[in-house]
Amino acid sequence: MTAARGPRRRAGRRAGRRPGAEDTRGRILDAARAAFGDRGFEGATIRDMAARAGVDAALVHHYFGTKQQLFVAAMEMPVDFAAAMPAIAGGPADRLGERLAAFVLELWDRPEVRPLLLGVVRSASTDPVAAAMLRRMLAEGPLLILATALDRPDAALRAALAGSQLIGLAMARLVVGVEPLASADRESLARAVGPTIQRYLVGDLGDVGGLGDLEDLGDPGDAPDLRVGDASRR
Amino acid sequence: MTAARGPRRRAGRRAGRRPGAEDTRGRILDAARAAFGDRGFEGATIRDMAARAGVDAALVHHYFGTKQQLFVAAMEMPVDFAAAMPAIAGGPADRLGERLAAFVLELWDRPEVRPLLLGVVRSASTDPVAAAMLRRMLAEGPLLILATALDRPDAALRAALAGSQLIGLAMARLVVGVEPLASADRESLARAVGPTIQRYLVGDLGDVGGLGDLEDLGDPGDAPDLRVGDASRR
DNA sequence: CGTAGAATTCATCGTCTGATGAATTCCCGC
DNA sequence: GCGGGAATTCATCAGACGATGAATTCTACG
Repeated sequence: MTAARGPRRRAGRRAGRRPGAEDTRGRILDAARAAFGDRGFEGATIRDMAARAGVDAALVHHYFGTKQQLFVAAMEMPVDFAAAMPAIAGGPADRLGERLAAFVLELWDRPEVRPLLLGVVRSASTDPVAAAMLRRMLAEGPLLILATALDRPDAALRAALAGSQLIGLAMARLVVGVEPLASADRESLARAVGPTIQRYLVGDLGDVGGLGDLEDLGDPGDAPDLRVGDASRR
Repeated sequence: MTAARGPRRRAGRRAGRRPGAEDTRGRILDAARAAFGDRGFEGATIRDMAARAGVDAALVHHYFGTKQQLFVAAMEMPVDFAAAMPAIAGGPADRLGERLAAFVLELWDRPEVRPLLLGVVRSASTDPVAAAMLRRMLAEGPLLILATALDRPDAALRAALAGSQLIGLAMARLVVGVEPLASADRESLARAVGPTIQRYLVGDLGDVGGLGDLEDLGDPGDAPDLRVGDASRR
């Protein structure tokens, strides 16, 4: 009962490759998303993710290298915005903001999206890589595409303003849990927030002096051939 | 060169009380604010704050106890909102939102306020105590007072909505650094965001079905004697 | 002068963290 | 049936981190 077994061995599952094929890599990714979503980049620990996935911590590194690389891998957005664009851009033009808000709110409630959103937002406060992700989501993502397609001046500013309202909503509703926003239903919220997005995207922003100098982001001809409401391409 | 000096001694400044009176406590608080503002609650380290204040790490604990207590002590807001309220509430009623936005934006630029804001916002993503602070700032702070004083239904919802836009602005402009918001001047931003706040506070929120059930927060008679635009009391 | 108490530092402790390298076991192609 | 490569775990390392308790020095009060 003492020792002296040929190979070294201790407790729990013994070393070596496990039988069967149980998509361990995917389970680790899911665990990582959950952990990053719960505690942010710094707060989440690799040991905890490994435990959630029922796996040794070293395996996490084996698959994904460093923690930062794992974060990038885990936070890759599985959302095809281009596919949703027509449904948003179509319909009465004066309620575009409301449709966008409703779309985003529904997106956030999807179980495969929420951890990603929470992970990125929670981490963006302290981790530069996550901050860059969030910045890109706002400054180059679907909001800018939409704002650009609407063909009004100051597209970048409009996208950023709309984005700021959406980040704020995510923070208040999902991260910090401000009532009554946290327990409000999506439809009511979309009606309340919609006009804000609407105005940011197509409305009057006041005398935009000193703001409008958008230094031609990207060359013209970059995305301008996007026809909003047309799903037939791509 | 070995040892055997009477009292133990090593390097740097020797132990014992320092002469003179140089408000060490205050320097530690400032260092803590800077550190929390830069890296959030989890990211900031007591050793770093001590170094910034030119002081041993144990002294920080001596003065403030645990890290969490230090955080609470450091993030205490030195802003008298009640004093600023009349200037915001006074003036043309249809630009109340813009004045509030301008006030807040100016507040955030004050060197004694910015680290506090950044500290709370950065930490709220992961630390429950900080989250509670932020929640209270939004759900019980000046926004609610103002919304309540305006005497429209759904005051709590209105305050929370306005708060969400302001958090989002802080995140985008100060934390994540989304352009062109980050380098925009305050006046233009206030003009762009003002109407949003305005509508949230006094405008039409759409058919607020299922949202308006604000369960009488606080008893009536709590703050209702606040006369907006009247600075003469208190 | 002398002493109590406050301010300050020193020296650790225990714990957790990300990361690495070697060992072990399974699967698949030959 | 055997051998190489992939999957998995074990055992550690080195570096932080928060916290604590004792030692030292200064100030203030008697």
